This record gives sequence, structure tokens and C-alpha cells, in this order.
Amino acid sequence: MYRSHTCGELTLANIQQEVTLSGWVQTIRKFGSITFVDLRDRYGLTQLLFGEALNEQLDQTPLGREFVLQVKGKVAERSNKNKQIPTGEIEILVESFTVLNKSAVPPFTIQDDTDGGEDLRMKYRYLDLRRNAVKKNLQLRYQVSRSVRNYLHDQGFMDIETPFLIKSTPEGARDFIVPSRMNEGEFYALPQSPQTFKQLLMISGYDRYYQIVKCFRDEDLRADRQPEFTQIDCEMAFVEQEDVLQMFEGLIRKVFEDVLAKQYTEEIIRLSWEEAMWRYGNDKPDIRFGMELANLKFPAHTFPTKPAVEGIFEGVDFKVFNEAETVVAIAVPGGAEYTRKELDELTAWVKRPQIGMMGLVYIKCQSDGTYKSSVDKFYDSDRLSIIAGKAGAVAGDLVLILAGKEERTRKAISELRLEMGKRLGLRRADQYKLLWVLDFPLFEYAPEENRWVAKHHPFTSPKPSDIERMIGNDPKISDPEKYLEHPYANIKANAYDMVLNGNEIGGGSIRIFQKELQEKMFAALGMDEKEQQEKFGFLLGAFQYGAPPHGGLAFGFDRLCALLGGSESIRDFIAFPKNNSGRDVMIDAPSGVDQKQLDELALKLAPGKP
RNA sequence: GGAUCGGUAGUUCAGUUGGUUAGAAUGCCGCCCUGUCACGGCGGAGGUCGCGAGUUCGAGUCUCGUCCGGUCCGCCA
Repeated sequence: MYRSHTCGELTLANIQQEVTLSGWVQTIRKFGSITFVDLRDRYGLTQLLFGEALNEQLDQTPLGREFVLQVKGKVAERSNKNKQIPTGEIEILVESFTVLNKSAVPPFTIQDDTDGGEDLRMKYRYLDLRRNAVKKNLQLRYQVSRSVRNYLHDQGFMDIETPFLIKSTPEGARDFIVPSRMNEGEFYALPQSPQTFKQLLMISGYDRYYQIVKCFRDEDLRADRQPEFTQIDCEMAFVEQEDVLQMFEGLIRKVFEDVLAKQYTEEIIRLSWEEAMWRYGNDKPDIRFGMELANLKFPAHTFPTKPAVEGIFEGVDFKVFNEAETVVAIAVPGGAEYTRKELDELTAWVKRPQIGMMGLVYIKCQSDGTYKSSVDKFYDSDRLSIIAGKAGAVAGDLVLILAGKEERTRKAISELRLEMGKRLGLRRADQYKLLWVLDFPLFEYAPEENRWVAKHHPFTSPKPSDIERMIGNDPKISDPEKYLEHPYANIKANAYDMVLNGNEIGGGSIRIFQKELQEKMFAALGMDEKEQQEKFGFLLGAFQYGAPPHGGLAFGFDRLCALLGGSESIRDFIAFPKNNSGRDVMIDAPSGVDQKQLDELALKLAPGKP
């Protein structure tokens, strides 16, 4: 028997008991004839006391950090207690010990405040995983997973596995491909998501399906993106959008309760995509704080339901605003005190290539009711007052205005809003604000190919009221200049995203379940009949045999865990993550393969490649 | 594909205008210490300044190239 107890469970209640513990040496503190050792395992830390009698054995078999140690001894009350840890009131008076395994000196300290950098810790991930900070994250991940499974099980969902070796499909992200030895010259693809399989399960009658499942996308990475990541993938038959929204509001509330021990009782508000873009410039707005956009000028076709703002800039010869497609502002609370230097810094911030603005216009709404602005030689006090008023600024606030092409400017003001929110401490990590974003456009225009691409994916159904427009019109874009006037430009999707604190944590749609509509969709994406049959014949075929109406969604599991854990980085919540270049630096993958393996697969590397 | 920041001791970092023997903290090793828990004290070892070229009397420092890593844009739901 290696242990009678774990290192996290002994307390004053166990005084005088003979116990056996096994674990890793966290620290050694030596005091001449006595030695303290903190022994660590997954469950906690227990202090061991080696008395004088063991000194000779300690000299013969010295201990070091991360040695695997087994001790037998008696639980005793400490004379000096440590209230920081659960076992801090006791220690083990060691009677005998065995070194079960030695350890090399680890390359970084295995402590909460480790001295190791990210890269090194990735290389020795198995050591990093011993640290509390990482362990806590994996425990949280497990809690989320258990909570999700419990909820979905209670709601009658069935966990059904779907294959990883599937068929490469056009549209969406790049596939990872896997050569087939038995089918020379042919390739499997790893799924970007189990999308078509879950739809087929609906057709098969498994009307509530879920899976916590790996997905693979061969795209460039970011801090919060991995080439393989995990989704909570769900699908339901005989549902409308409202049914899906309610089901998964229930799920997220359950997860909050189980994992954070917090009731999320607030209403989960719903914004249309157009409204989100209008008010926040972003389809995944952070609504923990206000600072909503003031749209001073905008192209009418982008926001067909919004009335034009009349006459703000009329009669003044300020080219920047007059020639801009879009002028949009935010009011920064208390910002009137900003110094010239700080405003210059903000200007430099929006001019960075990643933001790409030409400049930044400001209006200080000073406490004495006057205005000070970078454009006050163009606009008099009355004008400035009107602009500040549109932005909702009061005395003491700072109005920041960006102008330029619609898409870029809206994106920039959204970034600026988030940045100012961050600087003012309005994006509190302990505050959670959920919302749904609905009614996304079904299509986006791809100028390089002069065709439509699906904004969500090609299986997303249009809003019922738009089906006729989709069926009844030719998707072909005859004049690329006027793609916005094409009937397809305004078709809305029956799609929804769940957003938490400015992050898309889940998204889905009501699917197309009629063969004709699906064919029309594929055609709109530029697939001829032959290609449709080749790529999606199985799905079109299945639609012929009684496909029920269905829809669903998928949550980004890694990101959800990271947000609930109050972290920016999903890597912290994955046991063995990959770095920015998609490498596993621990096992050093990917790597080359033997010529023999290539031969078996009938593969030949392009000349010049390693 | 692009922008940008970084690479100096096992580790995290500092290193001035180009100047003599490249520092600190921590870790490691040795000695001392009976109540520590970030133990303490004394001593010691530890460096191809990512790599390659160039400028210079002289390069960690300047230039060019290259490799690796971080962050972001494009891309990606």
C-alpha cells in the first residue's frame, strides 16, 4: 500500500493516527537536526517533520525537489500553525521514509508563482501541470463538462460519437487532411465540426443529440485559438429558433450555478446583428459597459432601418468628415481631463496599422460648459455641443470621433471603445454579461471570386420571411460594384450567437431541411450540380427521405472554460496545448516522417521542401 | 501573406554614447542553524550574449541576413 491518505485531507481530526503518504517533494527546509518537507500531490500539501533520528538516513539518501517520496508516521498538532492551507494545523512526525523515485532539478520552480516563462513551461508541460494554477483550470474544465453533460442528459439529449476521418468539404476553414494508405492517392479530412453528421442524426430520428468533441481547423492561430479545439456540439429536431435559445439559456445558467456557484438570473438580452453593429460596431459586443456608438454619418444601405442623421456637418468645410463614408463617436466618461500627451498617444493608437485610422478627432466637454476640440477651427461651440450631445457626453467627458470607410471605421471605433473600457476598468473580470445576437446576414460577398459565401455555414436556413426571396432570385452577381443592391445582400439568416463579455461563446442556426432550398444555397455559393453531388450528395440524398425541421448550436468549450476561469488564454485550460505555430513543443510535433511511410502512402514531397 | 516586440547564467530579467573583468534576483552546490512554511546566515560554481556575415582599433550594444518565440492584422466561427 503506497498511501493511506492523500496530502490534502489530514486535519486535527486525525491526530495520533499512523498514516502513510506518497507524493512529490515541494520544498525542503533544513534546521540542523530537524528537517521540514512539504509533500505535494493532486489534493494538497502536507508538512512532514524529519527528526534527529532520521538524519543519518537523510545523509545517505538526500532528498531534492520533485523526488517521489513515501513516508510513514504519526499525525501531530503543529506548534506553529499555518492557516493558509487546509492541512496547516498538523504535520507528520516521520518514522520511516522511502525514496520511490529521484528527480532531476526541474527547469523552473513548481510553484504558484513560477519563475518559468510560457515557452519553457510548454516544453515541460507535464511539470507545469503539477502547479496549482494549472491544476485549478483543468479541474474547472472538468466541472464545466460534468455540468453540461448532466443538464443535457436531464433534457433527454443523447451523446453520440461521430467519425474523425471524414471527407474534405469546400467552404469554411481549411481542412486538415489525412492520407489513406488503403486508398492510394485519396485523403480523409478531420472534421471542422460534426455539422453534417449531427444533421444526419436528426434525419435518423435522434432528435436530441450532443457531443463534447474535438474539431480541427488548419488556419493561422492566435492566443485564443488552437488547431484542435473542443466544442459542445448540440442539435435538436422539431424546433424553432426560440426553442433552441431557451434550451441553451438553461444550459448556460446551469453551468454558472454549478461552476461559479453563482445564479445568473438576469434576462439574457437579444440584439439583432444590425442593432449590435449600430450600437457597438461589433457582432459580439461587450455589454458590461455603455459607451455606445453615436452614428453621426453612415451609408444608408448598411443600416436600412436607421434614419439618417440630418445636417450635423453641413455648411462647414471640413473635408475629413464631409468626404467620409462613416463618422462615428463615443463619449468617454470623465475623459475631459486627458492631457495633450495622452490624446496624442490615443491618436497613435488608432493610427497603428492594425487599427488603420488616419487620425482621431476629440472634443473635450469641460466642466465649465465650454468645449475644446481638435477641430474647433472648423466647428463653433454650438456645433460641438450638438455633436457631443449626439454622443451622449456630459460635462467632464471626452468625445472621440473616427471617420473613414464604413467597415474599417466601425471596426476601429469598436476597438477603441473596448480599449477605453479596459483602461477605465469597466471590463471587470468578475462580472458576466450574456446576450444573444440574432438575424445575421446569411451571405457575405467575396469580391475576389465575385460570389456569395455563407456567413455562418452553408446549412443555415434563411429567415422564413426571406425564403421566397432566396428561391425566387438568381444568385449571380452581374455587377460587382453593386453587389449591395442584389436581393441576396439583405437576406437574414436564422442564426444566433451567444456572447459573453465580448466573446462569442456559442453559435448555431436553424438548418435547411428541404432539398430544393439546400441546392439553391449551394448554387448561391457557386457550386454546380456536379460539385454539389460530389461534395454533399449524401446530405441531399438524406433530405429526400423525410428530413425533419431541425437546428442546434455549438459552444466553444475551451473558451467558455477560460472565461469562467477569468483568463484570457484558452491554452491554460487545455492539458496539452499547441503554440502559435501549431507546434506541440513538448513532443515536437509536427515532424517529418520516414521515406517508408511516404512510400506506403504513395506521397512525394514537392522538390525543395525538407 | 503582412505588421510589431523579443532572444544575455538552470530560470526571470538589467546592461548607459560602441570601451577594459557582462550584473541582480531566484534556482543549484557546500558549510552553519530545533519550529520553518517566500526560513535565515556564510561561501561557491554557473555565460559561444540565438546563429551567420558586416562596420569598427574595439560589438551584448550599430547594420544586414537567418532561425526561434510572443502579440496583432489578413485568415478562421
